[in-house]
Amino acid sequence: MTEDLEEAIEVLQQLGMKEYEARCFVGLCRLESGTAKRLSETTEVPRTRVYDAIRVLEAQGLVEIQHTSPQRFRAVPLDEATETLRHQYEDRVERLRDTLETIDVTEEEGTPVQEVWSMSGQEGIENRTDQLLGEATEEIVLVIGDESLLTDRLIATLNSADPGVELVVGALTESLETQIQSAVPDATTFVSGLEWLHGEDIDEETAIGRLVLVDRSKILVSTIVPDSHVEQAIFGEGFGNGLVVIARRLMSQGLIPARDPGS
Amino acid sequence: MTEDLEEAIEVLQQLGMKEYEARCFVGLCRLESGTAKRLSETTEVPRTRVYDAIRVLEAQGLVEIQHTSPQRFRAVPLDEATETLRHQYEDRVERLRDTLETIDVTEEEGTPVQEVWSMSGQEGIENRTDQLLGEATEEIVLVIGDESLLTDRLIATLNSADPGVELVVGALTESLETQIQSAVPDATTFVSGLEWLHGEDIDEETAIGRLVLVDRSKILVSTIVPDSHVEQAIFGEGFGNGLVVIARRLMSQGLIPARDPGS
DNA sequence: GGCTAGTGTAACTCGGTTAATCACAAAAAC
DNA sequence: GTTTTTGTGATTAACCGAGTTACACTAGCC
Repeated sequence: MTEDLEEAIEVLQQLGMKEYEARCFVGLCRLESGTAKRLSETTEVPRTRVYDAIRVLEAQGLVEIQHTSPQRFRAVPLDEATETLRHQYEDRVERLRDTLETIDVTEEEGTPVQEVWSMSGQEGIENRTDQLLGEATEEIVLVIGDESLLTDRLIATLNSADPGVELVVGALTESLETQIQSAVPDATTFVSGLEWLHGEDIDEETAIGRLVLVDRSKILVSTIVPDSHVEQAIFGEGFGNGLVVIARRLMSQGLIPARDPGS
Repeated sequence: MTEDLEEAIEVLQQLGMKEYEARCFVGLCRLESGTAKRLSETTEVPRTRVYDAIRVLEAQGLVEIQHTSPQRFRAVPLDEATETLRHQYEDRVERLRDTLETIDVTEEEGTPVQEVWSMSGQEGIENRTDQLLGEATEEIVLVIGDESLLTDRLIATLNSADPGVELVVGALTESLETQIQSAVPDATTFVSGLEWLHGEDIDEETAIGRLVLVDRSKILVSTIVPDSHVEQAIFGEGFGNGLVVIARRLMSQGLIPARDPGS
């Protein structure tokens, strides 16, 4: 109950509100309409500061004020509120894109050949995976180590791949393989021989997340830290890249059963 | 040039980044790849703090790290970045919606009959206008006082109104009326007799924004503060509402040429 | 090896913002 | 006319982020 309220307050703060503003807004959402006194009682916000908070919310179109005495406040309907917030952020992201688009690349500096990059965060890694798969022209080898990574988005991307691209998808478990087989009928599926990447052998705290190999020249490997559930990835590009070389070697040993390039 | 950069930095901060994070990200966007030293030079961020900022960005999937010595950083492609940010906010708004949906209304307390609410902010007022227009069952009277308010969204809403609803749209100028006439063919348009609401007569600092009257029982009037360009609105509901009564009186005096209810 | 410049971490200071409290005038309620 | 409630403004305290410094460590270079 109350924890739901706290949850909402927290999210609102992530969206940029101050604590008092968030508390007041949530308070109003369950009050239909109220005075500063009442709000103060239900939200733990000092009465004298309710007014400031409300004014800010009003300026954003999230709260309405009735200028009587005492003043009454009420929250805009939830649909309107979410719509307003959404717009606000759409606009900002759009503005960002526009300005950054015009200045991109002011560049120089030679880059080393052996590039291995790392990134974390499920969101970003999924984006990158998506992009990689879209770039494939010949072959996609994909191993999925955690059920949670088989998202609708991933499935959609796989199914929209160029039919000329060889699709090989592995899973760590049979049940996952079955799921994949039915979700992506064009794919050749298998149960990975990569169990050694999982659990005690290497690092008891780390589980394989995904392994993406595109056209044998770009690779992304991610792991998932079990308790924090944080996904971390490393990413390499280029035929001569060390990481990529290792991946090819794995294939040649049959751990990743990829097709012959000539086929 | 540099002001574009500042713009981008500002927007990123509005999206929740700290100053250093924003500066570093923008710096990387025009650098293809760089070390802490170089970043520090181009972004004015103290070198020793670049690392912290980058780590945060990396955790969000906006930056990649090459763990060499010295480390190299690079920004994710712009498309990926905006996609990530967008998702982040979609998720938050969605979570907010979900939690608030479950707790809405914990209510009591009688509300006075004469309700007049006020709100500000173009965004929120536009949402409210939209909703009001959607609720119409008989008649919509709309007066638009500023060209900037004739948005695509408003036009779309007007055109999607139930054909049984009488649509009367006024404008403060003839040129605006012409625009409306062509954008919303079903509407009866006119040039408003409300010039007295504009300029010196009432308040030299205030210009009429929009006037929305739905089914003769709900009204919204907004004004635009000329220099700050802030829109403020008052909003009343109920047939007996004082504000609504005034609006009806205006109509009866021919200032708002509405049709006879029986027609 | 030993030296120097450069790299990465961690601690600390300072300043501004925000949460929280208080004082007070104006307005309602009784 | 007295007392409570209401709204504004100022003040204090706690916190967080910007900016700085100290230092251990690495990598190249005599």
